[in-house]
Amino acid sequence: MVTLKQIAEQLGISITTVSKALKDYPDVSKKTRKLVRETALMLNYKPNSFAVNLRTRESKTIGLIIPEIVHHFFSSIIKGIISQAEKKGYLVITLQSNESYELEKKQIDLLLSKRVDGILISLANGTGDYKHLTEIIENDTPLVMFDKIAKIIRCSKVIIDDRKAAYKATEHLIKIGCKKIAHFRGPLMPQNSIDRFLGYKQALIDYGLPYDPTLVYVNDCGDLSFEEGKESINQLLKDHDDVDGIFINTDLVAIGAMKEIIKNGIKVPEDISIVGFSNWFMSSVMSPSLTTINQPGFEMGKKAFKLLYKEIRDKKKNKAIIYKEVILDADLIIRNSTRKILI
Amino acid sequence: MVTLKQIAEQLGISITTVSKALKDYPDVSKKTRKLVRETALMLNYKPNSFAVNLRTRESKTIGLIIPEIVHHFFSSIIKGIISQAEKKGYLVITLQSNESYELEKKQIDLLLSKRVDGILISLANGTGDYKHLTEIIENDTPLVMFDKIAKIIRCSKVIIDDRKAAYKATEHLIKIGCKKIAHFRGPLMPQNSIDRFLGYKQALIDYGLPYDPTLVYVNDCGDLSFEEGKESINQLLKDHDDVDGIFINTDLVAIGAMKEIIKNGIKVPEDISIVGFSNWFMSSVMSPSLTTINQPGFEMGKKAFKLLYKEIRDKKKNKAIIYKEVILDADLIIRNSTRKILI
DNA sequence: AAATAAATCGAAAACGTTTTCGATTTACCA
DNA sequence: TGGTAAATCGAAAACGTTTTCGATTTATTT
Repeated sequence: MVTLKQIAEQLGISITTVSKALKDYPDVSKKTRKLVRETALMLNYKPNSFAVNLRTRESKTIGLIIPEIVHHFFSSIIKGIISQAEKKGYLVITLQSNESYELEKKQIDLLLSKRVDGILISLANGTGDYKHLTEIIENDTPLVMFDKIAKIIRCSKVIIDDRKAAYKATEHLIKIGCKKIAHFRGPLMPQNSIDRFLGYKQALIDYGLPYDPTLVYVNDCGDLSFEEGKESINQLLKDHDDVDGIFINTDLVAIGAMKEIIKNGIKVPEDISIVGFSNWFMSSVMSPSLTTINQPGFEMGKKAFKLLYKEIRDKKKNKAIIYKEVILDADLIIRNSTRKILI
Repeated sequence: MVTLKQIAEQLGISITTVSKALKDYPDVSKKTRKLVRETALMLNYKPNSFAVNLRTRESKTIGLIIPEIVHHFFSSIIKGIISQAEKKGYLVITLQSNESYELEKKQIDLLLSKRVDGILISLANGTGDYKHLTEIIENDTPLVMFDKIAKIIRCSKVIIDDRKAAYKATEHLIKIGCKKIAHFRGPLMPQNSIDRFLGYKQALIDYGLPYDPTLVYVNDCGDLSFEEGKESINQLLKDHDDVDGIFINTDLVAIGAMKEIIKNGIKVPEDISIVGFSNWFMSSVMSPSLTTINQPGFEMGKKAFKLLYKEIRDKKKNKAIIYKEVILDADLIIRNSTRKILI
């Protein structure tokens, strides 16, 4: 591997001059600059990034922790982050917390000890205490949280307006004439499913429909989502046989539910209208195709990196960092699982 | 940030001893070892990995280049790689080539200049020449290719036996009584779709069915796969209205095709049986659910990292590196898009 | 008590870069 | 021609670690 020293020796000049020449310092003559550049190219010189890192105290690398990689929404986010990072010359180290708080903690330690320039994180469902997050901040490492966040932590955040989106979904059901709308919600813990539930409730209230807690069913939304949807639907039909609309926390549960409804001889959307959440690709391909909420994963990833990038730059310039909270809108995509006609 | 020097000063001993104590060198007394460890813990010492990298000439980081992140198969591979790498103390820098040869080239340069300890790559469809790959090898950086590989390059490889899998798929169609079996293949370029085609052809020949080139249709299998499936099916039905089985290169095309067939009033699997490829999650959820080939992405990722890891270790020990080619089996998953009864 | 062996420690170089600051050379002007 | 300003260069320190090898101390043996 060729070094500055070798170039210097070959040309009979100092290492300093070679280094400066390659970075276009004005205090080295155009002639030597050209000469150095040419021999560097000839010898196929590549700066040793280990040395550069040590000297400049930065690695042009950021860490990314995500609960689960194999998931359309999250992999879209990863793609958004990587695409944007690449533009700015940053590389991304991805880790998967597997929805485990313990792993998340270890991984943060790992990233800090690797001295990444910043960290992007979406919290595991099980994450209750935030010591590991404050450690990042105390470490003076820029941090941006996205999607699954901890509101208490002082850092920039990118989230989707789950509440508003859920409101839109429920509102849609109301506007097409549903009178008794159930909700399949996610686990009690992460803010997202709480917000979606709140949006659902708010829409009912705003439109003068009664809120009935027995119409709300809780699912884990884990690997067994599809089966959960079926179970919940059977329970719901037993409890309330006059339900005519369901807003479901996530597409996969919704699809399981829809299949089961149809299997029971009930018609979608004629008898029961269904709205999902997430816009999984398959939702557009089902029959009937699923009305759902589209989460802009790619944009979220891009935005999250942009915020982090700004913080990294500001930190370098010793500027005060201003924490921002970006809220992205999620659109309702109307398909065939909800009635088209206003009754 | 606390350094070895600070610990040394605090204890009135040399940096050397501190360094050795932390790595349990036998030539420092148990007493000082304990002392050093304790104060290191107290001061929350974290070794500066930039310095370690420079000194040891390794970063405990590998690079991963993949054509497309948002894809069930590939994200499973990523997950497999990351999970295995983490076990061995390696971090993974992921890049997406976007199926572009130019990007792929740039990204390899980037990874080499970052001095990753090894590179894992699945080739872009457009990649025709392999200079950038030989550059990796000349650079003496361990390299393992997976799924979309270049056979000519001398390095370890992990692939799926596409040909065998395609053979199984076609064989299945034959065994349930299909007499005229069409094939929707992928682009002409990557080896995978060629192999799948060859498997299809071989099965026909082995079972005494005529191979008819006009029964083979080519698709891009890109973003528009779903629509492509519809188009190809309409063409096929026009050309050969007596077709009774189709083996399709990828699930998404298969689903598009299946929907269109059903729309045309033809029954699946009674009139036409369909086998896909990839086992996308949605394939199990469709109705009828899709018979398909399951590609073991997670295992492929794990295996690819294991091979790379071994090469990295062997290189460190100056052992000769033996290139391995691992071929993983892909299983046929029989569902409802193919007839159950042997005719 | 002297001689030897074993245990324990530290000085110093090296990894390859960046950057400060002083030194030297060249150009310019009166 | 002398003097000043501008242009050009390089020595050296620093980043924080690892490791070699020699030095010193302690323990062991006769």
